[in-house]
Amino acid sequence: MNAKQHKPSGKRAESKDESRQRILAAAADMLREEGGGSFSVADVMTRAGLTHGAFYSHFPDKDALIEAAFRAAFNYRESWLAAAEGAPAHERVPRLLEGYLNAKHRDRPAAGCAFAACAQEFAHGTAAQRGAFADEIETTLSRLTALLGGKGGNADTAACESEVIGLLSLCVGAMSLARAVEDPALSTRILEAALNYGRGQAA
Amino acid sequence: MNAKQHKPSGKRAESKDESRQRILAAAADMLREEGGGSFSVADVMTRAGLTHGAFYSHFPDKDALIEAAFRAAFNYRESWLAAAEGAPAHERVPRLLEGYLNAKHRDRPAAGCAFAACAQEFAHGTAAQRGAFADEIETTLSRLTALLGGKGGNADTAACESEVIGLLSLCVGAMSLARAVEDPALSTRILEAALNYGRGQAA
DNA sequence: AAACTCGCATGATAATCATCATGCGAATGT
DNA sequence: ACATTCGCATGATGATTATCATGCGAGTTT
Repeated sequence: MNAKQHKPSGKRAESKDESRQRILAAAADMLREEGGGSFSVADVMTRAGLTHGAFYSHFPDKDALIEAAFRAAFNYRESWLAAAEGAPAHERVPRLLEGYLNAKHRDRPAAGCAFAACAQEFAHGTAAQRGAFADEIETTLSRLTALLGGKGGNADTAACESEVIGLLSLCVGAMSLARAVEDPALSTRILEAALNYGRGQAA
Repeated sequence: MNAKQHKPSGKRAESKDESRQRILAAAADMLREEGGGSFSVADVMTRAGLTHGAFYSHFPDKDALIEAAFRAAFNYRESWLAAAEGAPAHERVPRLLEGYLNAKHRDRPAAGCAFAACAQEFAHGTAAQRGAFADEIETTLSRLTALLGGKGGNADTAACESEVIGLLSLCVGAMSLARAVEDPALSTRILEAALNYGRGQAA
């Protein structure tokens, strides 16, 4: 307890926090666009309007940035769910499928689902990253469950879990395949067929 | 047409071909285990029992290796399909789901499905890599179609396409999520729920 | 306004790699 | 046997990049 710790306050703290947000936003975009292995710390900093040296006063290392950026990359989920909330119960699954399995989502990964962009990379990630992934999955499943079957019937629980997890898996898988394929026609076929498949799986 | 091109033959060619196969096998394993961005050319060569310098007499560059290794990584598909072929028609979908969505497959990616291991990385890959991905998808879809609905009814075609693509998407998505998640219990829940979901989607 | 903080830029450092250049030695052809 | 070819090893080279060290200048405190 030698020196008093001056907490940053006023314009300086505000500015640092804004910088951090810009770094996170840039990283969240790049993570989904290119994958965490492909961008450099310097790239992210440049995109955030700073230089590379400032990075380590915001994050301990690149792995931590990737984790934080992943957690910050769920703006898509919010709008996805919101669009379905407005619909009557039986319309919600189709709404979710359509909101996910479309060409716009496929073509703008930086604004899209972080699961579909990061799952395979996070499989080899740090424990913290994998923990973040699990956290976000849990959150997403809870939200979907509340949206689709949330009344809480006991016997329903298992069926609802299957539906919710199946729906998410289907979406993530189809999007991953659609993005990996060179042929645009095949890519579209994948999205449309998965959409159909998901519709057939009515609760 | 100045110098006559001596085609390699005899023990030497045989040996080079064996080397190439070892390189491919090593790369196919590492590609699925770690992802193409994570291993180095030297790593692959060492695993193949050679040194890094020999690499460029086998492949023009690392991207070409990744493409070739991906194409060589479909041994899993063969046994997966074979296990379902032996079953009566109505048992085949469950057989496929069980053969894919299980813990053994999750835990040994090097022996598993290349789509689930590579899709997201190939989304940012070279055109040749993405072409290879599309080729393998087409092949897989054909095989699945033949296995599940192959009689060729006209009206069936669309329904069968949905089923086949939906099945593959569901499998790939669930496996990707199950591998990315740190919590083993959640991982198992994902596999089992997706299995259930897929079973519910009877043709 | 002098003293002090702290965010950020500039400039190393060191490691990792993909890729290339060179040379040996075994297998091949004459 | 001799000359040749070719697979492979050894040893650069240059680029990229994560991370650290230092210093300045704007904001903050007294």
